[in-house]
Amino acid sequence: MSLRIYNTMSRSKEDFIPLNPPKARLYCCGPTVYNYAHIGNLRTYVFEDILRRTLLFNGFEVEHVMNVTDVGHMTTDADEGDDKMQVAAQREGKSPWDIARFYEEAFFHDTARLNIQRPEITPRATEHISEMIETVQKLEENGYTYLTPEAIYFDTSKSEDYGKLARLNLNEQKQGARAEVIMDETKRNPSDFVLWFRNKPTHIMKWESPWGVGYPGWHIECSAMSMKYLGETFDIHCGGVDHIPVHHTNEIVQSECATGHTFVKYWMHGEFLLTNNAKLSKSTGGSINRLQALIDAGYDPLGYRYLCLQAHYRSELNFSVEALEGATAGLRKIYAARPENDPFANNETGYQEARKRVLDVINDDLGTPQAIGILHAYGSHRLWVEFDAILGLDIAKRSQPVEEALSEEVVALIEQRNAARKAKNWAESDALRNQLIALGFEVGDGPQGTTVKRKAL
RNA sequence: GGAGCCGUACCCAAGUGGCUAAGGGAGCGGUCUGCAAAACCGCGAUUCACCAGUUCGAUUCUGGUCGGCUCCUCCA
Repeated sequence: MSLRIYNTMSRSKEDFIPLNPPKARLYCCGPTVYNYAHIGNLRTYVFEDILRRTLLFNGFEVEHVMNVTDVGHMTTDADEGDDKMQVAAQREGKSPWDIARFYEEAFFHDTARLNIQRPEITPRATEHISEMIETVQKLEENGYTYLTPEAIYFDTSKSEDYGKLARLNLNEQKQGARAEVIMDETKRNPSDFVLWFRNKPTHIMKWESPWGVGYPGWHIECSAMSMKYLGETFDIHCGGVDHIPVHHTNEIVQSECATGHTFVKYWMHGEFLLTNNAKLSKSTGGSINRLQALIDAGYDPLGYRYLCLQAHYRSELNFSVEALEGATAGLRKIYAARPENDPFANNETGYQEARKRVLDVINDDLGTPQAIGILHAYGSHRLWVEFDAILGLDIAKRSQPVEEALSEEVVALIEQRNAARKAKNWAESDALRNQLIALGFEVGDGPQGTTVKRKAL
C-alpha cells in the first residue's frame, strides 16, 4: 500500500503524491525560542519526526525545513511572567538575541534526546527579514494591503477563499472572545492581520523597512522562509492543531496572494497533549512539564517518545506519570526481545508478510499505535529493529547487552556474592545483590553463578 | 455567541455495521529461584458514558441527554 495521509484541507485521507518525486518537501512550524519547550510542544515534533522517517522509509528524498521563531514578543515588558530564566536573563541585561539562542539550544538538546532527527534546514526568522519584506512588498503590489499608523495589514476581505483551511465562517466569529484581547481600532476587518509593525523605534528587535522601523508580523516568517527553501508550492506543511484557524489560515492567504498559486498540497496537524484532561500551558504547567524535569526524575526520554507513539497523532493524549511509567515498562519489554527467539528465524516468507502488515498500518496515516500492537504480538526482534528506522527507539543499540568492562569493584562484589551463595549465606548474599543494584545493574542468578547487566532503562 | 473534538477495562490506548472489541502497563496465578530480579506461560471489558431511532444486526450510523476538552486570543 502506498502512503496515505490525512489532509486537513480536505478533511480526509489522501494518497501522498509529491510534486516532484522522489523528493518530498516538508515544512514544519518550529519553536518560539523565548521559553523552554514543554512536553506538549515536543509531542508535535515527535509526530513530525515519525512523518519524516516514514517518508524516508518509503524511499522519498526528504527536504525538511523547520523555522526557529526568534523574533516577536520580545519587548522588555512583554510576556511579563513567571519564567525565571527569562526574567533572570533580562535582569542580567542579556539581549533578546541571547535569550533566543539560549532557548534554541535547549530546544535542540531536547529533540535530540527524543531521537528527533534534525531537519535539513532550520532557518531563523531574524536572518530572513529581507525575504519577509519582499513578500510583504509583493502583497502590497498585488493590492492586498493597507497601511495604518500601527502597521501594514493584510486585508482579508480581498481574498474570496480566506479561511478555507479552518472552514471559518467569519460572520459567526465573535471578536475578542476574551476580554483581555485588545482590538486595534484601525483594522478594517476583525480577521485582518499584521504583516509588519511600523513606527516601533523603542522595540528592542527592530529593522528598517519600506514602512518604517519595526518588526514582522507573526505569520510572515513561515511564508517567506518556506517558499525560499521549498519553492512557492510544496508538498506538506505541519504544525499543531492550534495553528489551523489563525496561523496557517493567514499563511495560506498571504502566500497565495503573493504568488498567485497554491501554497501547500497537504496540511497535517498534531493534536495536543493533555494533563489532567487540560492542555499544557506556561501559566498552569510550570517547569514540571519540561523534558528535563522528567529526566531529572529518573525517566528515560525515549519512554516519553514511546508513549507518544502509542497514541495516534490526531488524537489527544492524556499524559500522566502513571502513563509514562507504563510506556517505559512497555519499552523495556521491546528491548528484551531476544534475536535468538525470533519467530521468523527460519521463515522469510512469514517475515515479509509480517513486515507488510506493519508497514501498511504505518502508511495508513501514520498508524503507529496499531503498528506497535502488531509488533508486540509478533515479538520479533528483527522486525522491531527494522521498523525502529521509523519508531526511533534505539532498539538495536539498547537491546544488546552493553559490552562494558566491569570495574574491579563490581567483579569483586560478584565474586563475593558467588562465594556467599555457595556457602548458603543468604543474608550476605542479599546485601551484595543490593549493592550491585545500587550501582545500576540488574542482577540475576544462573547455573554459572551471578550475572550482571547494566539496566537499559 | 460561533466552530470542532472526545467519552472503550485500574492506567495509557487501537479498532470495527456482524468471526473471540488490538497492544502495552498495573494486578492476580504459575514456571524458574535459597529468596528474588529478569524472562516465559495463563487469567481480565457478555461490553464500548446514558437514552432513543435506523437496521436482520450498532460500540461503530442518526438524534437527544450528561460529562470533558480545544479553537475563535501569543500558544504544539
